[in-house]
Formats: sequence, structure tokens, C-alpha cells
Amino acid sequence: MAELSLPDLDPTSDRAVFRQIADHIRDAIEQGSLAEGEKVPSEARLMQHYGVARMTIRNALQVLQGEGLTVAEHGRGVFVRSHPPVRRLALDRFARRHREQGKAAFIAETEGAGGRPTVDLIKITEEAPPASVAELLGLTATDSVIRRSRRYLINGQPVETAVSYVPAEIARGTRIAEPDSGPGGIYARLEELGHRLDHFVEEIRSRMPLREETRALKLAPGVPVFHLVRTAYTTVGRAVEVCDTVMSSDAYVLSYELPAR
Amino acid sequence: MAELSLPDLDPTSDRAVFRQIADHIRDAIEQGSLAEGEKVPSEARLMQHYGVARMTIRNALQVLQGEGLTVAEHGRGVFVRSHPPVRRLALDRFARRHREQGKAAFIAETEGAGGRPTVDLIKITEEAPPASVAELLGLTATDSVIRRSRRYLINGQPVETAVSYVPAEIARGTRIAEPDSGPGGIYARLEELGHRLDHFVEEIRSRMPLREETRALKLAPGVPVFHLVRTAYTTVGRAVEVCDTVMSSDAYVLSYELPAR
DNA sequence: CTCCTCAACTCGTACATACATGTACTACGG
DNA sequence: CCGTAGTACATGTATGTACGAGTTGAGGAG
Repeated sequence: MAELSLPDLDPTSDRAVFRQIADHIRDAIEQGSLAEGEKVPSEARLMQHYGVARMTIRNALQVLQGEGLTVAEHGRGVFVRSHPPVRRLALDRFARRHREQGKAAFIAETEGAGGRPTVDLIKITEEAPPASVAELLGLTATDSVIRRSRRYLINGQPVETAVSYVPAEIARGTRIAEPDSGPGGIYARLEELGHRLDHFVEEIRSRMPLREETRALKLAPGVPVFHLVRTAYTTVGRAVEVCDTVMSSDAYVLSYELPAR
Repeated sequence: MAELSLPDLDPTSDRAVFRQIADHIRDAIEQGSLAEGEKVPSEARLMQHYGVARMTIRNALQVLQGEGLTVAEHGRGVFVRSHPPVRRLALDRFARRHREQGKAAFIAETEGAGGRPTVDLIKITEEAPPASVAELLGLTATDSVIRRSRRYLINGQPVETAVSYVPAEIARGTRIAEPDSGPGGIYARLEELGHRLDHFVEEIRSRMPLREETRALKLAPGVPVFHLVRTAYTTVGRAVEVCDTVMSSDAYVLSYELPAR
């Protein structure tokens, strides 16, 4: 393998040395001279090449890691981050026809794309809803909800955590309050209970992950998350479920349709 | 002002010292003992409190900055990041009734929320479309497009950059190819030209900003961006515009509606 | 041939030091 | 009264050193 060639420092530049070095490596990545998954020259080699201290090199590498361009692996080296295949979430992903085939949205989609879907860490409790959820569901502080939290994985890799809230008045004693909510998922159960779903409203935020989220989703440093809150409304305009999900942003592309009228 | 009280280090812990320190400060922020905009104790004070070297303190602060929790200001100190008021992008934001009032989507929305909208850095060129855009518009490599790029600001703060592509065949010689596209924006012009808009499809990604984006949007470190690609379709199913926009993710919440059918 | 040990190389953590550069306030001179 | 120089303090950049800890592969023992 040919050795990666990097430019020399520009001593006339005002730009800090570690930034210049970061620029060089970034350019190499963007131009493809450093391909995905490839190893960035070691700190020792970069020190030698540029004739600077190790901290300067580490600062440069830190910049790139913060930009999500590289990941460091202890004892192995620094590598150009490779991006997993993205999942495209289409706007018909909660269409009734999918539920009627007995598949929950996630399972149907993942199998359709040839992946092996699993769900773990399922936890069900009955408790008072957080304020924001209570408001969306039109509940008061004294009402309680069934809270279903779980984690979704594709081929063993965690990609999404989700927490659903359904008014306890609706879900208590039904399969919604059990770990296996049955074919078609909880939306199918809600419809069986007479809550005919009309539409969902999704609110999307993007931010850096909290520490627990980094752990639960095994996120690389420098990867933001989508934070998506979906509320399910019935044909009579009642909110019957709020689903709060956090997704690794480099595993997803979200797709929506807007009316022009 | 009462001095912020931070715990001592746990010498029995396996956790690296700088991580423990980062944890302490993060906890203080999350519990509100350090409010938004408040100053984090200086590096010198933290060194004294914990009895560690400056590099250890700086590593801790770097962790928090990477999480988007703090910002450092040269010569002033490190501050808990304050979040700007968010703009909620609703699903009717491109409704025809807005255009008919002679306002482009951005202007109408911002004024509605009491902000002072401006647009700058308008640049218009005619060129060959990028491959992804050509595909969305159903063009070949030999076709050309009118490219309108601009930046949107609210109260002087940049919040979004956008690049629109319209087939040159449609836009050449019209007001779409001029800096001021007229009342109602380019969507109003497209409809006047007989391209009746039916719906838009938006694809949403989230990622860390590129260097130019950090500059153009004056982004704080640790803030990801939304990358949104919107394609406008007419009632006859033709794609007549692709708009590629990058938004500071902490200035926006996106909202969409999904059918349940 | 297989397994294990060990050396070499990698990044991680932490120390100490020095000077540069930006900010804010004070004190002095006009 | 105003402006400016100075000073204290803040973070930014860079050097050098030391040791810890994970990974890898070569080479020797069995």
C-alpha cells in the first residue's frame, strides 16, 4: 500500500498548526485518498512528518473526531469512519396494510430490506406521564399511562430506542401492557379496541446524544441523534399514543410528503 | 453569587479523572445548579479544586463542549450553552394560501413569530446539476439548471442556507433567475408559469456540519445540522424544483403528518 | 504444528511548563 | 470627563515527558 502523502505546514499561515494538520487529513478523506475504514497514519508517524509535539497531533485528530470523520480505536489506530447502510423511513411506514399483514412497522421494513430485526430490553410499567406527554395525550397529572420501552436492533446492531405511552384507561389489562403486543404491534391492538387510527404527527429534533444514549445505541463519537416524538390520532381526533424515539442519525434518512395546497 | 460546589474525585473509581470531572459539571448543568449562560468555574479554579493539571481540566471541558453543553469564549471563560428559541416548521408551511398573500414561506413564518427576517448572499448561476439533483429532477448530465443559493437570517442571526435547482428550460429568462424572485417566491412564479404544484417530498438527514457550514451558520461547536432536500412535484407528477437546505439543528423543530391508512 | 510469551506499536491519561491572545477592569494622564 | 495604558485573568496553542493499557504479530517452547 502506498504511503499517504500529506502536504507540509504553511509557516506563514495564521491558522493554528493543529488546524492545518486537521485540514490536510480532512482533505485526504474528502478526496478519497483516505477511504472509509482506512487507517489514518499513527500519531507517531504524524509527529515525525510534521515535526510537532504529540499533543498537537492529538488536537488535530480530536477536531476530526468531533466532526464525525474518524474514530480512534485504542491500541489499533485511528480510522476513517465508515457509514452503515441507511434506513430510509418512508411516509407510508405506518400504513394500515402493513399492520393487516401482522407485522409491526419496524419488523416489516427491516425484513423487506434484507436485515435481521430484533427487539430487546422491553420494559413495561404503569406510571404518571411526563408533562410533555400528558399534554399531547390530553391527560392530567393524576392520570396514568402504560409505558412501553424497548430497543430495536438490525443484525445485532442497536439502531433505535423507543418509549411508547398509552393512556392506562385504554391499555390496562390488554395486550398493549404485555411484553409481546401481538401481530401488527400496538397500533393493531388499538384499532381492535375500537380506536381507529387516522393520522400521526411527528416532531423531529436533532442533537448530540446523552451519555445513556451513546451507550444504548453504541454510537461513535461525533454522531448526532434524531429525536422523534410521534403522536397517534384517531378518526375522532383523540390522541391515543405518544412514541418517543431516539435514532442514530447516520443510520436513517427520514422522508415525508407535504401538501402544496 | 454563591460559589458552585462540585464533588471531590473518587480515587477508587476506574473512571478517568477528566471524565469524572466532566460528569460533575454535566450533573451540575442538568440539575440546574449551573444555569444557561452561566459561567463554568475557570480552568485555574478547577485545577485548584481538584488538584490536577490543566490538561486534565481541559480534557474534561472538551468532553462537555463536544456534547454541545458548553461553549468556550476566548479570554472570557466557559459558559453553559443557551439555546435559541426554536422555529417550528409546520406541515402547512408551503400552503398555497401563504403564497397568494405574496409572502415567501420563510418571510411569512418569521414575521408571524415576531422575528425580523432577512435574506443575504443571494447567488444565481446556470450550470450542470449535481448527480443527485439531476436524478430527482429527471434530467441528464447535459441538461442545465438555474441554481439559486441564499442564506436566511432572523434578527441578523443566520439560521439556514438553501440552494434551489430549477431546470433551466423552465426558469431561464424568468424572474426565478433573478435575485429578487418577486412576491410569493419562486413557487409562486412556477405556478404562474403553469406548473401547478401538488406536493413536496422532503428527505431529512442529520449530521455534524462541514467547515463551511459552521462558518456560514455561525454554529457553536457540538451542534449538528439538519440537511433537508425538498423536491417539488406538479399535479402532472413532474419534479420542477429541488431545494437543498442546511439548518442549525438547535434552531428548529420539524413537524410532519403521516397518514395511518 | 500449536500455544504462549513477549516485544513493538497503538492510543489513553496525566503531569509540568511556556508563551500567545483575547477580555475586562482599574488607574492614571490628559 | 474621557480615553488609554496597564494589569489581571481568561482561554488557545505548543513543547516535552512519563506511564497505562489494548492489539498485533513474531518467535520460541512444548
